[in-house]
Amino acid sequence: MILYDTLTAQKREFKPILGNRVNIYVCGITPYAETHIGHALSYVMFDVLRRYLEFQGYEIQFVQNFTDIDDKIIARANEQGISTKELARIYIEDYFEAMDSLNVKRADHYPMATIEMPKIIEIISSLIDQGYAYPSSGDVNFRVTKDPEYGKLSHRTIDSMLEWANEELTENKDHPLDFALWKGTKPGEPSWDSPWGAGRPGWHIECTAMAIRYLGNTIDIHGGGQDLIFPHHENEIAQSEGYTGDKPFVVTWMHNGLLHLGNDKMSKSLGNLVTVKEALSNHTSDALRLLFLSSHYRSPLTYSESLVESSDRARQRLVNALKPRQTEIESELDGLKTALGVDVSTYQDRFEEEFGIDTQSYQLRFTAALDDDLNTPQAIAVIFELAREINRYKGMDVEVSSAQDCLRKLAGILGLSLDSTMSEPSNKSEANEFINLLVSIRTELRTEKNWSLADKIRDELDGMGVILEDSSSGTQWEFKD
RNA sequence: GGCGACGUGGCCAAGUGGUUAAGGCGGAGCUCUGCAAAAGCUCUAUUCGGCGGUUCGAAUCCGCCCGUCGCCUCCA
Repeated sequence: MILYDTLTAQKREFKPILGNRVNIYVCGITPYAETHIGHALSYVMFDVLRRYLEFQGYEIQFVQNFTDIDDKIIARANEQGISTKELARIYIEDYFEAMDSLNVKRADHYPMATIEMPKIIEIISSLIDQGYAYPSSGDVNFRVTKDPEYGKLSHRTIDSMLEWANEELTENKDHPLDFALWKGTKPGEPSWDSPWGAGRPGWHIECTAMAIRYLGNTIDIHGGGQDLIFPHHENEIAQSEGYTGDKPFVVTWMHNGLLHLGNDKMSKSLGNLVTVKEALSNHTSDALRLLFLSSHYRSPLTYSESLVESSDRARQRLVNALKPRQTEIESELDGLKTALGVDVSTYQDRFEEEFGIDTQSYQLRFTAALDDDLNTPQAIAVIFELAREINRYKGMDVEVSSAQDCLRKLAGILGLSLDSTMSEPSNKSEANEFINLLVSIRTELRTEKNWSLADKIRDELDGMGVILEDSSSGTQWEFKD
C-alpha cells in the first residue's frame, strides 16, 4: 500500500515498523460542542483506512484522544454553569453516538488529557531538563529555537512565520513562537498540581503523552484534519522528538482535506455548522459515508443537501443490487429441488462460478484503488460497476449470490452497511400482516384487472411510507427510509 | 508577505505522458411492465481554466496569465 506522508510530501510504500502490527493515532475532538459533519468526514476516512488495513491482515492498535480540558471547554462550562468534567462527558457521549450511527469502529483506547497528568508532567520535566522548555511565571513554554527542524511538517521556517504571525503575547515567552506546555492556573479554572504550580496542560502536550504512552516512541500512522498540521502536529513532533530523542516520532503523517459548507443558507443560526445529528435526521449514514468517500481524502469537499441526496440515491442503487433475485424460475427450481430431493443450488453455484461474474477481478481492482493512497473514489467506482453487472445477471436470471457477497464485503471495507430497508424497526413489524393482506387483496384485484383500485391501494400505501413493486413473480414491498 | 492546494461533461468526482477521459447524480431515448417502480441497454466532455513551451505524443511535464480556496490564530 502506498500512502501520502505530509512530512515528506510524497507517496511512499507503507510498511509497519513492527511485523504485522500497525499503530494508529488520530487526533480526537475537544468535547465542548456537538459533533459536526467535518469531524464525521475525518473519522470516516480514518475508519476506512483502519478497516482496509484490517482487511489486509494487519493487527491494528487504534488510539484516539479527547482533549477534555482547554479554554473553550472552560468558557462553555462556565456559560452553562456546569463543571468542565460534566461538559466534556456530555459531548463525549454525543461524539460516540454520532460515530456509532456513522458505523465508525471504536478505537482501542480513548485517553483523555485530564487523566494523563503523570505522563504529561513527566514529559514536561524531561523537556525542561533537556533544555527544550523553560518555566516562566507559572507557565512552561517550549523553546522553538532549540529545535533546528521546527517547521518541517508544515514546511515553513521560524523566520517566515514571524513576518506575518499575529504573535503578540510575548510577555512570558522568550520567543514569539514558543508555545505553552503547561499553563498556570487562573482564578475559577480547574487545575492540577505540578512542580511549576497549579495549572493545566497546553493543547499539544497531551497528544505527545498519549501517543507515546499507548503506542511507543515511534508510531506508524498519525492522522487528523489538515487544520491540525500547524501548529498542533508541528508542535507535537517538536515535543515528542525532543523528549524521546527518537526520530521519527511518526512514520506516516496523514491529513484529510477539510469539509466546507457552501456560502448558502446551510445553518443560519448556529454559526455555519451542520451537526452529525442534523445530517442523519435527513439522510442515511451510508449516504454520508458515500459522499465523504466519493472524493479523495486529501481534497476538500463542499457539503450541500443536494449532494447528500444524490449520494442517497446512489446508495439505493447498491442496496437494490443486493436484493435477492426472485423469479418464477427460481421458485420452480426450489420446487424441483424439494420434489426430487436434488440439491439444485450446487449446479447453480457451479454455473455462477464458471459463467458468472468474475468477482476476483472486481476485488483486485478495488484493492488496487485503495492501495494507491486510499483512492476511495476509484474503489467506489468498482463497486458500482459490480452492482451493474449483478443487476445485468439478475435480469438474465443467473444466480448472483456470490457476487452479492463480494459486493457486500467490499462495501463493508468502506464501512457501508447497505441495509435493505426490508429490515424495518420492530414497531413497524406488527403492521406487516396488514400490509401483506392488502398486497394479496391487491394481487387479486390485479388478476381481475381492476387497475384503478389496485393503483389506489398502491398510492395509499405509498403515502404511508410503504413502497410496492410489481414484477412477474409477484409483488414485493418495503418501508421507505 | 510566506507555505500549499485546486480549476475535468448540467452537478459531484477519478485519472497525472500514449488503447474508446472511471464512477455517481441529473437529463434524453429504448426494452421490460396494465400503469408505476426497480432494472438493463444506448446517448449525454474530439475534450480536460487560458496562452505559450518540451515531446513522435500531454488533461497529465515546464513557464506565464486568469480564477477559486486553505493554512500561517482555536478548529477534524
